[in-house]
Amino acid sequence: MTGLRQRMQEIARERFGWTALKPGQAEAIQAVVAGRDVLVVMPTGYGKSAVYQVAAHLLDGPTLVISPLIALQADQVRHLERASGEGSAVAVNSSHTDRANERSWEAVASGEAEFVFLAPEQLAKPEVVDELATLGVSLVVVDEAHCVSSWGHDFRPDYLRLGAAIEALGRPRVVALTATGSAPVREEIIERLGLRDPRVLVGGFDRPNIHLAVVRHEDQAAKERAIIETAVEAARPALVYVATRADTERFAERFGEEGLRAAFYHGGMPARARRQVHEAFLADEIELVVATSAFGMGVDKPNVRTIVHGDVTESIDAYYQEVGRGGRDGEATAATLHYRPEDLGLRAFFASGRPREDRVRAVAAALSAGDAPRSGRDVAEALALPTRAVTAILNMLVEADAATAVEGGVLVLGELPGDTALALVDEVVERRRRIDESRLAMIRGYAETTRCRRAYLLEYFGDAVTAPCGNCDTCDRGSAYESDEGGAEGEYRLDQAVRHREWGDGRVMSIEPDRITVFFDEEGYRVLSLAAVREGGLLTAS
DNA sequence: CGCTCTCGTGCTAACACGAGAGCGGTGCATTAGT
Repeated sequence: MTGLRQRMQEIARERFGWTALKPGQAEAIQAVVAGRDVLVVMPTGYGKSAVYQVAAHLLDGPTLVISPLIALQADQVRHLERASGEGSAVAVNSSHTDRANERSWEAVASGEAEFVFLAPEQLAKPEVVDELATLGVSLVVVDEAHCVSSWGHDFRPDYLRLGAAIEALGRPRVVALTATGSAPVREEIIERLGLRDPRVLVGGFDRPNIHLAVVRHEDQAAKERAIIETAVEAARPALVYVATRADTERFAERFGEEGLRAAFYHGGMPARARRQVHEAFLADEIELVVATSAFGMGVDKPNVRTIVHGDVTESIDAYYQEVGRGGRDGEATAATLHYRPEDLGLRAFFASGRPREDRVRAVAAALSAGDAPRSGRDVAEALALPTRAVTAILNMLVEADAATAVEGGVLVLGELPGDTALALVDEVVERRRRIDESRLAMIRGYAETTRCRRAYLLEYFGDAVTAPCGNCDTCDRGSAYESDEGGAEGEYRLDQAVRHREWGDGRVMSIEPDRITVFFDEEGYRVLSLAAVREGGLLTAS
């Protein structure tokens, strides 16, 4: 073991110039080299990438890295080429010509390239999976693994097929990396990727240098004035998150009138303009960016002093990730959420998504016709429907246990009449809707709590918190100290498996003096009054 | 779900008001056409 530790440190030092590996990193690398699957949940900037970069050099065979954004892949390739030499990493995607992509595959085959970066959509192509299978991939890395949970369901359905693709590669060891993730998100990552008894390393959720605050508003105009005031007075560089593209442009213009060097950023802009804003922000040429959630992954800037939210996010997971882009240098930073209960409506709208009835029937009919596995692409082509829509339906049928994902596509188990398929899909949609709604209820709870905000957040992520933090608005006002004593510890504990008479199996997520929060597999987050629980005997340990 | 915009109504006309429609995020890959 000491031999391995030494080799790890040597590689870290010689190739990447790191003087020492941190505790979590070393453990994760050891587990990977020993052949285990690993899930690493650590903040950006902690050095998650070191885990696979060092491990890759200790294993024979190329390393496949699944990465969600082409722009991010380009950054990672550049970074690796600086450490391990030009040509040591390649990315295959639609931003390159066919010829360039062919050359990249040749570089992997010849051993010149150790790392190949792909988006999940690439793995939906059988020829890509075949190519990888012949190359003898020794390690699969899923970067930004929370995307499996947040994007997989209908936005980028190929995320949910990664487990089957990994299986088709002969099941090499897998490392999943993410900077965020409540316990249910972690469980979903493990399940969807098919990780086998993974080593789970979690570290460093608390960001004590970030001051947390929520300002509640009754009307839209007052909220807008407050957003502008907060950002104008705040320390910069600053990030202002809003929900819509139009708002990014509107606010950026207002900040310009206030004399700030401000820019807007959203997914509808041309790639070149996005890159320019991103680079100018990193170089401190722009002091304030107003953005939708598109501005995020790949933004690694140490000195962001202020994060303002003009609208609530869809979940606490998303909120904390955006807040976490501030204060990476450890210096004092402020995060303020401007909250109106009405804003939850927009998020609820974004969450909904039900496939069209005729498409579900068409897909079911196509599947019943044959017994060979069918891929989303095949079925989509045969029915002249969008591949994304078909893949989303297939994923739902798998989730409903009416089908199973295998190499080459999806296999239907037994007969699948249109009515049955429709009912199953409806059930899945309803379950997802309940869970999305409950996630929204948790961010509402954060906005409306009188307890310590940090305690609320950290408990959501599964950390037991003993005292108010002293660096949030409820602590400043004192309300955090009033309600934070006593509690139901002893009766229930965090992460305990419980069973509810009506809602089935769940896990205890937080414990307060008069209530507990449980995440139920079928219902999502539910807050239960302890008095009612005791009186009705609603919960039993399971 | 909630905001904003448009249009019709009322009926002396001008403007005020209500109903209804439309819109809202995240990115991969692929393809048609300059």
